[in-house]
Amino acid sequence: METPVETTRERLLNVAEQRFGEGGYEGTSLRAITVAAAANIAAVNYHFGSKEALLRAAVARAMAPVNAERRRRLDQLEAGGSPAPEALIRAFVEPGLELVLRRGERGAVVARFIGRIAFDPSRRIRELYAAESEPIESRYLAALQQALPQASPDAVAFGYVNMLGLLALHQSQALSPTPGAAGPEDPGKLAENLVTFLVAAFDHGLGS
Amino acid sequence: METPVETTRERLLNVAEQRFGEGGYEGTSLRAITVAAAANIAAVNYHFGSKEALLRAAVARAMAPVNAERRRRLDQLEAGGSPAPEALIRAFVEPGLELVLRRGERGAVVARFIGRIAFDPSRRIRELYAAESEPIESRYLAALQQALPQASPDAVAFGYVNMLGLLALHQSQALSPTPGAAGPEDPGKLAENLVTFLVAAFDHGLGS
DNA sequence: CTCCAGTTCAAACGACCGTTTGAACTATGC
DNA sequence: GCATAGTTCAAACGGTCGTTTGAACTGGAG
Repeated sequence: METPVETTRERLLNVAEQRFGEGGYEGTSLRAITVAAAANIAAVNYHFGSKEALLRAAVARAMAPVNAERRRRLDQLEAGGSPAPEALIRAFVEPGLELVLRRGERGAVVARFIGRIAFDPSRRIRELYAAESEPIESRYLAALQQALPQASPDAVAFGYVNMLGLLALHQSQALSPTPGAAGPEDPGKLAENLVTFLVAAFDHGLGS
Repeated sequence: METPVETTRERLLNVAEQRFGEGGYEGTSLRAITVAAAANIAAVNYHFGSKEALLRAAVARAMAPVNAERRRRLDQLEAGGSPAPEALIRAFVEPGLELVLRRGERGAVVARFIGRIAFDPSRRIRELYAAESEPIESRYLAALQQALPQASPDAVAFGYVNMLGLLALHQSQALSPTPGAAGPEDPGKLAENLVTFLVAAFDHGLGS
């Protein structure tokens, strides 16, 4: 194959999702990004317009495949009748952990980036994440409600928020102060543990 | 009572935990804090030494009563034999939500501050939170392990981390993009829902 | 070759950052 | 009264921030 040289724009996006994922939006300067990307500072404003626009582009690029896979699984599940809670939880959690963690080093970077943005201190930035996943959110809520008819809408929403939160938490790797100590070495194990944890909580922990 | 005028030091701590809780550490400037506290910028370095030292003092002051209450409950539980998982979960979650949310406006500010610091993008700042709650962490882990003898140590640690994460998440109010829409109006209700959720996950979701 | 749109570049812009300085104010003990 | 320790103050320090500028380079089209 001919050498697929990364464009400046791609290098900026790659470095941005790595640095933003490590230090957060406010804690990462454009100069740090452009130096690591071997690009000029002005390139950010040329290709994206502003620092926040660069973040927006990085968020969109990182989340697109994850949400596409979620949509695909949800379509498939709904085509086959009424899915069980576990199937829905898998369809949400696994794309966020596996699809992204199985891609080696780069996948882990993307996962951390997504998880970090979802809980950024700034509300405006958190809303970038929320806006990106909003379209399928209502579909998931409706499907979960149907799978858990005994639970109130508030309870279902509570469970969904907890699922989203725990997923982003493990994606961001903000837990385990000693790196590599508390987290399982195998991303697949982590996904399995998290699904089991959430399924139990949904099945028995939403109040009757 | 004679007017309990707040000292400059107290006003700085109060405003700091409010602003740091809203915008995060990097996103909040000392000038914004000192203006809101009606204090001079130099007062921060006079009373605390640096911006990070101010944060450290605010974290210590905010978490002290929460962790003290946790210690007290844990002592009481262990004095009465082998506590059930639910009792341990309550002893951890309720001080973080109720003890702090029942104090009206200021309590909510403290809760958000704690929750935000626990997930700050910067590792050094997250460790301020971790260091503050580390002393009782091992006690909780041991007690949980004893209450759940069928679960592996890794599984117990996994559950503990999830409990800590979900608590901080609800404390920080980072969820529910539409403020006041998704969260229950009654903090007590939230604590009850979260305990139920976690108890179910611990009892049925840690792998046999 | 000329032209030109696309891209990169060094350099500078004003604004804001955390921190420091040294003088001025305050209250208490002598 | 005076001295003194504690506290507050306006002002400035050097540095970094995101952004902008205008010229220089690039490669293909006419």
